[in-house]
Amino acid sequence: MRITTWNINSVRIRLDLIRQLVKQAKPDVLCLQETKVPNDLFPHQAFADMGFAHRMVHGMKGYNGVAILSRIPFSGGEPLHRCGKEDCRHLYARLPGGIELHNLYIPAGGDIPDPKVNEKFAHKLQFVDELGDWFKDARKKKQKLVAVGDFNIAPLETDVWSHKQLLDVVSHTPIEVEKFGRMQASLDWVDAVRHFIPPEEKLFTWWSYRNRDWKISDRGRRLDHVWVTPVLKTSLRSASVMRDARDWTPGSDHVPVTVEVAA
DNA sequence: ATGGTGGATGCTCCA
Repeated sequence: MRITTWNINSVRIRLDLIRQLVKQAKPDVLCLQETKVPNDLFPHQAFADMGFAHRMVHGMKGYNGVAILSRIPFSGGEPLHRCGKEDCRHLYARLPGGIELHNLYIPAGGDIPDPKVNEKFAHKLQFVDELGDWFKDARKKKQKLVAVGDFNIAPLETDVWSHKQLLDVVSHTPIEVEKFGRMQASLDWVDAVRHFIPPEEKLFTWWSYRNRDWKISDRGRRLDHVWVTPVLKTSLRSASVMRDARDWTPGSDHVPVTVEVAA
């Protein structure tokens, strides 16, 4: 089973790019974040035409939004709400073989890395805390779980273009990395991408729109992740980051990440 | 230190 995650930054203006992704990566299940569309306006027919007969969407007007599109039948979990908000950031599905797939869009956290003056950063930290607690309380590490999405945190030094220059930049601050680690420890989550691509190697999934030439400056960060619980570790078959997609137009600032799990 | 771009929305917010 091939699972692809992509922060699409508006699903409606990037349907052609999604068709290209589907052609090249051939995902069985596609998880999108930042769909930026309410459920009643989601382009269901386009995804049905691509072969995704099974769809679960959780969106709102203008912001956020997650969707699970699948060739394989699944039974629905429900949208989950965190931090007392209904802001469309967590959706999960139960796939055949007893695998439960979580699609996550963790808050970006604004610009100032201080929860006392920046409530978006406070929200992000609380969200990661809550999510880790929820995994620990509501699920077990012996369950077959996959968690994918835009986590908006780059944990390793090699997950950013300059560790030193990003220590004060939201996404790579020590407090975020620590909370990321605690969330990862909640179920002993395995980083499925680093399972195949060594942690010594620089690896990014996002490049800002604000760099004129993303490829030359290569100031990227690895914000998008795929995790599996320990029972699925031996089922992992491959992982890849579709770096070329950053050049597609009109492109997202994130690129797709695909993991193959024997199932 | 600053501003750079892009999407949705509607005279601005979010990333």
